[in-house]
Amino acid sequence: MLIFAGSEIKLMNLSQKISQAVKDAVKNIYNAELLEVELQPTRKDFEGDLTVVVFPILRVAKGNPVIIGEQIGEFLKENISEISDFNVVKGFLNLVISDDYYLEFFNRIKSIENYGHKPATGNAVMVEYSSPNTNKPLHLGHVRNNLLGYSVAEIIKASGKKVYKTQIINDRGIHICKSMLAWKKFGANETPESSGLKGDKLVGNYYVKFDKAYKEEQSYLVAQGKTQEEAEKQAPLLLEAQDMLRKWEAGDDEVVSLWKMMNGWVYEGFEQTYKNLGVDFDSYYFESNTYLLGKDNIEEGLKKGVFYRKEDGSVWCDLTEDGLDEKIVLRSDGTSVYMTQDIGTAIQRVKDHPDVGGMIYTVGNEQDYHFKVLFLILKKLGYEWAENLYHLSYGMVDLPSGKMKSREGTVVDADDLIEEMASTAGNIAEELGKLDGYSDDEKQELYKMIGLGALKYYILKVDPKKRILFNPEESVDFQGNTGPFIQYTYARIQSILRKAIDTGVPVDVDHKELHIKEKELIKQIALYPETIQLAAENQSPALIANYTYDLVKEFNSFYQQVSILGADSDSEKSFRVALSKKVSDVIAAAFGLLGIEVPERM
RNA sequence: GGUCGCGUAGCUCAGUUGGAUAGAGCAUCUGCCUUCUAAGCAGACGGUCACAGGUUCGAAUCCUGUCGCGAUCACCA
Repeated sequence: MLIFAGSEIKLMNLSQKISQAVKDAVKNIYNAELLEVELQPTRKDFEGDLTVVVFPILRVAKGNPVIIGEQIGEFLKENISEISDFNVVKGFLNLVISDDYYLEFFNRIKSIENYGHKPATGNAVMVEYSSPNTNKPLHLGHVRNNLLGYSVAEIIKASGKKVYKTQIINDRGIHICKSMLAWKKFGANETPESSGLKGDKLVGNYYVKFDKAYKEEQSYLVAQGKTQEEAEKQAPLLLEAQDMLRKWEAGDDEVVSLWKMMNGWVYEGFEQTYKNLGVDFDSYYFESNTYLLGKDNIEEGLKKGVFYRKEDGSVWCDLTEDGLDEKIVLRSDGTSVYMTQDIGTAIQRVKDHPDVGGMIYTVGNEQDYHFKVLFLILKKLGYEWAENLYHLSYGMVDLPSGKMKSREGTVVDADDLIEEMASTAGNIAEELGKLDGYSDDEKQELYKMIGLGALKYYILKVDPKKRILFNPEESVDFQGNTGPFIQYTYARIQSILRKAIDTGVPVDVDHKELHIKEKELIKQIALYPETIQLAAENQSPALIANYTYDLVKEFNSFYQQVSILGADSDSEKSFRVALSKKVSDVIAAAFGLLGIEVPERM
């Protein structure tokens, strides 16, 4: 059974209480009506916890901001018991909140297990991510996609919504025919078993082989006097691949069974990578099943007048009134395009999951326009849930050499990357040598946890919409604002908690006064629930990452300044252990939202 | 060319609805392990928030323009 916190409500209550009191003060002292109160956390360099900005008040109460601040401060101190003191700097009224308030808050939330996480209410949200092609292995770009999608799904879940994770696998089309053809021609029946290669890697190799042979054919044709463009279109290998695609669409037994076999290899490989990455899905949609969907919806839209048919038979949607162009939704030969399929798939998904009230598509920002159009069309078709469609648009991951190109072999392979991170983590750990008593297996598992933590944090701490420059040479840091730093702090706290249990710590001893660092920690803990809501609204794991980093920095500073187990009194010791425990709980929960595990030791 | 996004310290990034002296990490330098894990802490150095105007008591944040980088503008996906 889950118990949930009312912390943000309580804090909000205080904020609201103060806001109301400021309005009352303005009314009492200046006989003026103040509509909005500007309340913000006090900056670190000043004394206080909450700050009322006086400037906006000058609009209704003319006068010197410092004097007005003083007067309002007096009023607040007298009328609100939680305010123990105040000071005015320029136009800023800094309020000091009493230790009692924070202690009471902490006592209330300290044993709440899912503190900050809310139970699901209302409609469900479907989050689509990953969505790979089946002709090549996953690379760093997919890694960002997977980490983002998974994390955003977890964050939304924690914010109080049911979530379905899904993907659409692009398992049909010319790209996979290219790999199939190359395997048929040059493969000599090579299989994952015979070669020892991961299935997706094996298929990817043939995609590269196809491209190589195709380029050779082009050069030959150009030497024969063709233009490059002609050569690209007329190369026998391409014609053969296109022929294969036609056969696939016609249901040709041989082609279909080859397709099934090779895709099967790829899925096994993908599953392994997903498992390594620690991501999962509730459902899978396959393009081979959905690519014909959508045509009926087009017919429907034609009747409604959302679409119109041109003389050649092609069907379009006129979006010029919305500032966009005309968009084709059905070819003149009646076949569907990408857009048709996406319309159909969206509708199908809601049919399959009737409680879904909105969807999030985790797709790179190169498809911004596509999704703008898709969402608009679905709205025009009149679906209620179309109001709640979001494109989680993220920036590309570039290398110092520029874009990653799988055909040119300039990609950073996902599996290799994970392995490298783990081995780097291992090297560092060996050097530090703190793992006495761990078996080799335990060590390997830990290295992987740390390596992945470094990688995931590195990618997720950046605002999704920004592009990432990834330098494989410099690798990813393990110090400072990093995943391992946060994991390390968690492990440190666990060590303290183990010792606390061994030595015995008094529980529930009344504690009265707060060290400044303790207060700062409680304030940071109090921010967790609203941070989740903010991250969910903005679909940004970066907000969770930054929050956790701030919490951890605060804790390490506390750890350095005061002794926890060596505290002077029982009440201090008990309180500090409980506080440390809560910090580590929040670290673990927050990292859980990022898909990062935390270690007992490191 | 049209549209969209981005531009903050040498590098990688934060910066809530406009609010105080723009913050972290890395790198460089200085201190701190006989006391709970030094993957740590404390500090120094480092900025014309791309540029120019405008709105405002107040702008990195909002508006306009310029420059730079990227994406996109297919009967491809």
